[in-house]
Amino acid sequence: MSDLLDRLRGRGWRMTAQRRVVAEVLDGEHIHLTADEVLARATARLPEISRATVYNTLGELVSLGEVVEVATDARAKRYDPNAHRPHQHLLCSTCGTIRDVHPTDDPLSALPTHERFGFTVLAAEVTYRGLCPECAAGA
Amino acid sequence: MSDLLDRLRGRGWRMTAQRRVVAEVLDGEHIHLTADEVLARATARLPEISRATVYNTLGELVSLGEVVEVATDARAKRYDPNAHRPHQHLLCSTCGTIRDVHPTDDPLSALPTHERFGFTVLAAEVTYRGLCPECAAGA
DNA sequence: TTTATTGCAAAAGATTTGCAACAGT
DNA sequence: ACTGTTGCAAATCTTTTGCAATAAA
Repeated sequence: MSDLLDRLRGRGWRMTAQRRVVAEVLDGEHIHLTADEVLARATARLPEISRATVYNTLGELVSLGEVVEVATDARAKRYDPNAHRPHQHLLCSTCGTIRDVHPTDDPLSALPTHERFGFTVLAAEVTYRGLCPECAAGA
Repeated sequence: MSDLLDRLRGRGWRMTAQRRVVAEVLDGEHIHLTADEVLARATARLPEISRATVYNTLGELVSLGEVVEVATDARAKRYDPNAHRPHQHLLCSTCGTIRDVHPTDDPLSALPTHERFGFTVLAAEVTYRGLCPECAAGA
């Protein structure tokens, strides 16, 4: 069930235990982990993995376009393994939970040419902010 | 010409030289500065201002809803003084320039109820990514 | 064997904090 | 005067880097 690993092997990515574990951690749960959370989960499987390697590997997956960096208001970036399927994010302002969503309209089409200031616009990224059911209930 | 300062005074915000200078710096240019850039500009006007005070003040303006924090991929957050007028951002992937834009459709309406996962969705924030004319030209 | 990857530890960058001195109201 | 704000310096958190040891191909 590891699409990501297969794709990486197919691209001739040099495989090591550390890289495999990082890829597995990301691919396993479709949530958006911070580097620190990836390290924690990776360490559970491979105790000798180092923080620097986690950062190296995440950076590489981002360069390869297999993982997307998500900047939120919190200090740490989150890593989204769902780079192959276009989607947007729904973010809870209170607890920071992120869910993937798929809006009906293409946001790119909502930005008229005369508003593009000569930019070559490549992508649009939407973050919906609000309260998840638990936080809204005052959990 | 300082809307922001007037609004703050109107809200009974305790005014100090430091706070005034930070508000003036933000209000003056409608670009999106980092805390460090705000400090530099503030220092030019008031040499004895400290970094901590700039952070304190920015944090307060954010709490008051007068300034919006913008998280980009870069490490440092940027501060957007244009909180009163709804708008979205156009970001250059290469040099980090940000411009305010006003798309034609309300992005909120593009997220159907069945995709909201029970969230109370309060706002939608769109970042258009691309290359500004200079970076596209290979400047 | 060859070359890229790893781990360590230190460095760097951004932001926060504790606390005594200080300045608005 | 009272209370909130400031400056300083140290602390914290996240991420990056240099380099020798190591492991994949």
